[in-house]
Amino acid sequence: MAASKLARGSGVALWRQIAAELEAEISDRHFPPGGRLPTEHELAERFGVNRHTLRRAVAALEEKGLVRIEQGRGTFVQGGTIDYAVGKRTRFSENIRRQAREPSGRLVRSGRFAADGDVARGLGLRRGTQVILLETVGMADEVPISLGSHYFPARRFPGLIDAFTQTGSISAALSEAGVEDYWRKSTRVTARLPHDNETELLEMPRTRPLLICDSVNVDQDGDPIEFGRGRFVADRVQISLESL
Amino acid sequence: MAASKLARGSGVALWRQIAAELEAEISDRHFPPGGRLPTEHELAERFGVNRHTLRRAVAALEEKGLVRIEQGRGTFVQGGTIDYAVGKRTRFSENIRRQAREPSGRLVRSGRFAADGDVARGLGLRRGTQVILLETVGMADEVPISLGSHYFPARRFPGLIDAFTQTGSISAALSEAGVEDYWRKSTRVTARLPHDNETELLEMPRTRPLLICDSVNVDQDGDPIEFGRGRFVADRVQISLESL
DNA sequence: ACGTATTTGTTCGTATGTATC
DNA sequence: GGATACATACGAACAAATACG
Repeated sequence: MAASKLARGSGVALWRQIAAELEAEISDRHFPPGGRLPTEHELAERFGVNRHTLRRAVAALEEKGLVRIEQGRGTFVQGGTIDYAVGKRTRFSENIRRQAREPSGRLVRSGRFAADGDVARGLGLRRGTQVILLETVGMADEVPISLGSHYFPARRFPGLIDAFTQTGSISAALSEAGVEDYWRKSTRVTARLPHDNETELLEMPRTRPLLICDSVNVDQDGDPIEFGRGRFVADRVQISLESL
Repeated sequence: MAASKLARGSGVALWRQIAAELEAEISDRHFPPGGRLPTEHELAERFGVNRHTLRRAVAALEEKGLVRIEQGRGTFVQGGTIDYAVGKRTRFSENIRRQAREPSGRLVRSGRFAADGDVARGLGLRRGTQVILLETVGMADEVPISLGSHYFPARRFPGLIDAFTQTGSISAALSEAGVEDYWRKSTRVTARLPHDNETELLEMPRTRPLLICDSVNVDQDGDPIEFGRGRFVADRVQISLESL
């Protein structure tokens, strides 16, 4: 790896360049999660800068929550990203627990709306048809992972919001409405930068990308019962499509 | 075009009326997908409002995903994005042609390297084992879509680079090496911002995210023959996992 | 490598209308 | 009516990213 990607006097402070490079290497898993970074001395030598300069870069990474600094021990790459398995049957809690993390969630919005573009298309409804929205933030070990918007045909699930607030679970609420089982019909993945309200709810920097995962769930008869749009903090989760 | 469709003091905020008008014109293809909207200054003048008011309208369109705003460049109509279908058998050219676009590609790098982290893990090799790398830029209608790094075990495919430069196709090159068919065993999707060389090769802004798609392909016996890392420009493509 | 023009992004301040208590 | 909060709209200036010669 070239040690001298640094552009001195380029208008970008050296520590910013170093921080960006280190961040990229962490994101690349060149420095794996949980692992220790080289010592400050080693890194300073590699980049050809003073240790003060390097410390400024690492401090920036710590502020972003990418690394954890322990005096006398070293600098460690923060929390392994979650491997979120998307399959025919995808449940948030199971997924998080499989990663040996503690799942939790909270409802941030709910209500009845008129379906438009993607929602109407996903559920196979005409634009303007009423749908129920449940919007939740999913967390692992109290760290926000995802913001999920779940849309259901209002005609078929009139009491869904109450059922959800009582059970705290979407699958349980659907079960009360007579849907024993359901599975994923299609999945579409994109990426974009977060909006302001998303950065707040997900406690993330404005500069880091989101992974958007749209899905349609159908019941036993193949009728669409849910259109879901999950927004995952790309730095904290990766989506895995193992053996669908 | 009527400049004064705006009804001031009608109970509907000006910015909402402007957003609706612009949305109609986008849907009309008056502003075609991929094209640039007039500047904020021009639009503000056309509607006879302050730039703030216009910006509020355009922000609403961005939130809906109809346009994409790039500082210093302009506002671009979103859409015409490629739906890249990932399945058991995923071939770039077929995928692009299915979208009624003309696929092309070029080799940007190739060589022999020692496998490290993800590559070694994906191919089930020990770290340090030699692998062949083929790195290509994939384009649709001459617009760069993806940057793909394809790693193969060097021991099994010693002449792969020559075969590829002759045929220009990975599947054809593998076929020459005796691999009749192969399919995808696993897929992992993440997102991050691009590195500098990626922005150059993909002709994209530094501020827009990449969709990273890691995959492992296996042959008839289930042996890994390729580890691939595709980097897709998130604004130009979405990944679809229909009916795996 | 550098300056200039263009375009979007941000932050002041000010004023007005509307809904609520 | 009065007080308050909030969304809307306008104006000016500057910051930041980009494009171009």
